[in-house]
Amino acid sequence: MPELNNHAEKINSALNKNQTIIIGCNCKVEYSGRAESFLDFGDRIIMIKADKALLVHQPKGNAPVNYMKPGSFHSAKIEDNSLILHSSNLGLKEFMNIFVNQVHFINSHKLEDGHTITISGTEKDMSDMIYENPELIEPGFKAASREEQTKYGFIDVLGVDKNNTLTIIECKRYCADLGAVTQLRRYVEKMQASKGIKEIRGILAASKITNNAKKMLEDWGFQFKAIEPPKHLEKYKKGQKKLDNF
Amino acid sequence: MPELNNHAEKINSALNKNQTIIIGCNCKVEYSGRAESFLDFGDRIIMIKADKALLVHQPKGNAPVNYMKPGSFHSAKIEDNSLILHSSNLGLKEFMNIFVNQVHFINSHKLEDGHTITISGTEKDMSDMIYENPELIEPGFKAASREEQTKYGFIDVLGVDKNNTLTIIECKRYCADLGAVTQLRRYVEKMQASKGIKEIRGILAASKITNNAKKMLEDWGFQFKAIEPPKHLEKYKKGQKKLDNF
DNA sequence: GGGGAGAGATGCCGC
DNA sequence: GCGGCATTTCTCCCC
Repeated sequence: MPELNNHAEKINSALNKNQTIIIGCNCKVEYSGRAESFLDFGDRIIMIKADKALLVHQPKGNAPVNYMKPGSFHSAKIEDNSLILHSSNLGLKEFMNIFVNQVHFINSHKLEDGHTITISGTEKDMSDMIYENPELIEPGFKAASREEQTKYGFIDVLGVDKNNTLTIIECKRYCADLGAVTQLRRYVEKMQASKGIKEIRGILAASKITNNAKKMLEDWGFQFKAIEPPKHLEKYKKGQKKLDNF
Repeated sequence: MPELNNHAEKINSALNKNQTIIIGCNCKVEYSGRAESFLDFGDRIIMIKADKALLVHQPKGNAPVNYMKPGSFHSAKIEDNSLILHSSNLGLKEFMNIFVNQVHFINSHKLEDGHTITISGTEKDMSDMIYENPELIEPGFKAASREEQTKYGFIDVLGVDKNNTLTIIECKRYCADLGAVTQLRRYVEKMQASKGIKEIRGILAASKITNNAKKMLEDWGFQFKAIEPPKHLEKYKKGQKKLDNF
């Protein structure tokens, strides 16, 4: 089939040129590596990026259904009159075969992109905000120097309350769950052991908290403080055009 | 610019037909929702799926740099002589603007895919294996009925050892970390409280464990058992062609 | 829909 | 590279 050969050549040529490749096709996918998977024939989008990451997307859902990590090796071949994409990552011991039944379209292009994304509203932004405005936690709360954080683990905010009691704050940008409580508990216990202090307060700062987490938190004598993560990029702080012009 | 109008019409038409759309272009992206983000101009792939999920991919990396969840609303317009993709999800209060400088290629196609992926080697496969072969944990270990799991929480495997001591097993398919230990600890404490039994064993079953997690595990009197998750799809169990023919 | 937990999680940063 | 941990996590399952 000259058409199939054409597709294979196009793909291999684009791979050589480090182009990003898009294949709309009907295919089935086999994967073996950290786990094993099988996906029977259906219409999908295959994307191979310049860094040799490979993604297989179904027509629904956010996440790729199958993928190979950046740095994998790919090649297109014709076997038994059908197009096959072999993909392997020897270092990670991962392998993939994509059997292509029908090609809807193929595109490849050299993509140039030197920019990285700027994100605001992360957990880090939350803890920064608390360091700058400690009274957000409660009146009289004082945040300690940032260097203290690393000495006793990845504590988001360390400080003292108005009674000079050592206080550990764990921030969550999302609705705090049981895991967030055990994380806070772990820090408090670690700090109690290393400092030899029994009375250490623990505060979970998040926009919301689940009922079960709230209960466990209170059972352990900790507290919840409702705080929203700040969401303002420098761009917008400087009075430029707002994003919400819809 | 008639060409831009052409692109916009093509995109809006494909959106109406629930096609999956691929746009290779130079663009900048603004997002506002759970967080805020800004990404300056660069070459990217934009994918809009049949379920109205939107992904923006840079030429490197596994994950999309920006995205909108399934069920969002998209429309292409020409504003100030340039192509703009507006995207919004009113329910989730999420908004995105994509400013397209240059279009490298556009493709759209109606994708039909009725299959779901089959995966082997998950944590569930691990706990199933232990239920079927409890001696993998230790001689004399007996797994209780599966129904017991739900009654006292999401316990992977519940059983008794050769001395008839209640034993909780937490499985991890990956290298067990501190979170895995606190999870096991939470289950043991919950079970101790609800059953009024003090002596309950906790075993963490995983392929590996970090040094710190091992230490914390032992500090709490729990144990580690090295177990690999099983990786054999039914397809391969039945003696069919192996995937590792490379 | 909320809550809990896994994921072939991924990715970042720190030691 | 290991380790700890956030993620616009996403996704599934169960109540």
